[in-house]
Amino acid sequence: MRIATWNVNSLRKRIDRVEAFLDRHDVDVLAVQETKAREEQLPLMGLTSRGYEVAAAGTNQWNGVAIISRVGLEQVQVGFPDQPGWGEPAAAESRAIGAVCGGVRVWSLYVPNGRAVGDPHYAYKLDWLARLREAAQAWTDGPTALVGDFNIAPQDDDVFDIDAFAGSTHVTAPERAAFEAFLADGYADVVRPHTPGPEVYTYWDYYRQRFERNRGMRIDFVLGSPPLAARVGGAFVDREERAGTGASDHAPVVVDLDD
DNA sequence: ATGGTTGTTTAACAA
Repeated sequence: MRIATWNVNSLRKRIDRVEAFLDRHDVDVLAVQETKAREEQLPLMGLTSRGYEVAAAGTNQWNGVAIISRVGLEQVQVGFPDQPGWGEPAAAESRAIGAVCGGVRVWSLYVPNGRAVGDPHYAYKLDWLARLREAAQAWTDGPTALVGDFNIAPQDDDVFDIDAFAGSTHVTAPERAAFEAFLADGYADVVRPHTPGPEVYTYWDYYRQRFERNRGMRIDFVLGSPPLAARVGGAFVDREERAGTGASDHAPVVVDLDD
């Protein structure tokens, strides 16, 4: 089974690329982030004609997550208990959706950006991550994949110039500690072993030809519970998807699971 | 160099 995660930066704007990506790599489950669409706005025809089901969450122009699966889409859950806003109307704008696809519990996550250290959104980001961790601790016994845009660069080599990020979000100690907490609980970054070395990024800002100069960040991850990690046979970043006009600012990350 | 680009609810915006 092949699963993937991709911050598409608008599913409506990117639907042709999404369909081409699914075809090109024969993807079974695709978790997408920043769909920027209400559920009724989703372009589904090309997906359903390919045999995919779609479950989506999120209603505003910035967030929004979805799971696109052709191996089943069961036990769909929007958000997780104790998430800020859980049970409130705001939960409809959740940045998390989970489902069981082909026997694997997949969570498509869009971790809050944080905006700036000291901003209320930064505190919200850390709180959100703590709530996710709490919930995710209950999912380690089965095959679980926490995938998506974490908006955290865990290591200095995960940004193009660590000195340029002094005082910025994505690289602060509390954010990195929040990321490491998932690893401490038994989740593994299943992509890094297959994509070694520095300058392996998943995101390049649209500004200033950052992609062409490979000035990027590694902030999109697939974290696997022990039973899932044991099945990973390979992984790659589809860097070419970021090239050319009409690309998202993120590249897809693809992981292969043994049956 | 506080710039630059892209998205959508086109903004005293968010990423």
